[in-house]
Amino acid sequence: MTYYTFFDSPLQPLLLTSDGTALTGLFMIGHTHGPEIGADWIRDDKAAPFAEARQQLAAYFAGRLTDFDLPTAPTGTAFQMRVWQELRRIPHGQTVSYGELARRIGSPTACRAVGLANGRNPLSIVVPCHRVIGAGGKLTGYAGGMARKEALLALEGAMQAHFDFSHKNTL
Amino acid sequence: MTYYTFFDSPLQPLLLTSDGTALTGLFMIGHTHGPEIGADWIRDDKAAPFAEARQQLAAYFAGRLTDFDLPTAPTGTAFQMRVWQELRRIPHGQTVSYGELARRIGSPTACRAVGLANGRNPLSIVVPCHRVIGAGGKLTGYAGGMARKEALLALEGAMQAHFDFSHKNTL
DNA sequence: GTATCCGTGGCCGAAAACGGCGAGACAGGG
DNA sequence: CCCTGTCTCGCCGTTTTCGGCCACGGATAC
Repeated sequence: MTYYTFFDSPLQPLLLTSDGTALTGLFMIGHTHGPEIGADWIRDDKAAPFAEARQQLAAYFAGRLTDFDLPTAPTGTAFQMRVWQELRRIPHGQTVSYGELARRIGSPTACRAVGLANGRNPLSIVVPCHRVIGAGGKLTGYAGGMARKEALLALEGAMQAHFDFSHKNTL
Repeated sequence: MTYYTFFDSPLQPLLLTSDGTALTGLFMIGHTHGPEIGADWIRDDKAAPFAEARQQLAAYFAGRLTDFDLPTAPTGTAFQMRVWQELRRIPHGQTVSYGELARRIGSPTACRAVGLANGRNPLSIVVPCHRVIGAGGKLTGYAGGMARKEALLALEGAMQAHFDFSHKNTL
């Protein structure tokens, strides 16, 4: 059974889904490849682990939390799981290129496939796919929209570094 | 988790699989589309419902049992489930044509698809796919081999009828 | 620098191939 | 004539194959 609720964030409402125990999805308004709310889904603002998720999300947006600690249960292909698992090892405030991530999971030439898997990440923010950017420093894309990716990186203080870097290069 | 065991039958050993509660598979040696014994499978001769299955199979081969009564849990597509369910309604000792079965499930022109679904039946003997024969009376095929299909029908006394019919025609 | 052009790997949807059929048409053999 | 055996063709769910799609990155050309 799938339960869902909404969380009001600075990036507009977020859709959270759960299997009753662990978080299975976190999507934004207009999320590419986002799910349709199924007829058999149940709206339940109090299902586990929504309370915990709310608390941590609030702390995250307030800049007081850098690492999520939630029961999660994303589903995907073996390759996608490898990518998503590696994503969680990127620290708050840091960025990595698609190619580098591909290398880290042992498929050095699969940078493009990594981008694809990144786009299918069902747990936005919690699994920080927004911390992956092009090798040239461009943000390149985000399922929740480029503006939100930029906002998240700014919140984490990663954009600052990027801007500094750009300036240094253009000077 | 998948548990499995073997049962020594007159048709050579049978492979039985279970999910710990219900019977999920019953395959023969050389079964087309039969499963490989997975590395994560557990050999457990005493898992449920193997004891019950053994008893009923023994009685069946001894001619003392005509209807199986076991917890079963086959998995397949919606269409396959419809076919397999209908198969169980064919009485011991009787035969039906593929086309007739197609008609019974409400897809009168899907006789060929029925044959396909028949071949994928994971519960040989218990779900009596061997009772389906060609409209012309030919046995046409069996995942466990034609010889075994013939043997099963003979055991049930269905072959006798077929032979009688043939003789009448040739006399 | 910046613009273009490929090689790349996994995923997905479309299309084609594949059977455990059956009815009809036809050719032979009693 | 009656019956059989063969052949052809339409049938339909499933499986497999194939071609395109991309949140890339390096090489090349200005």
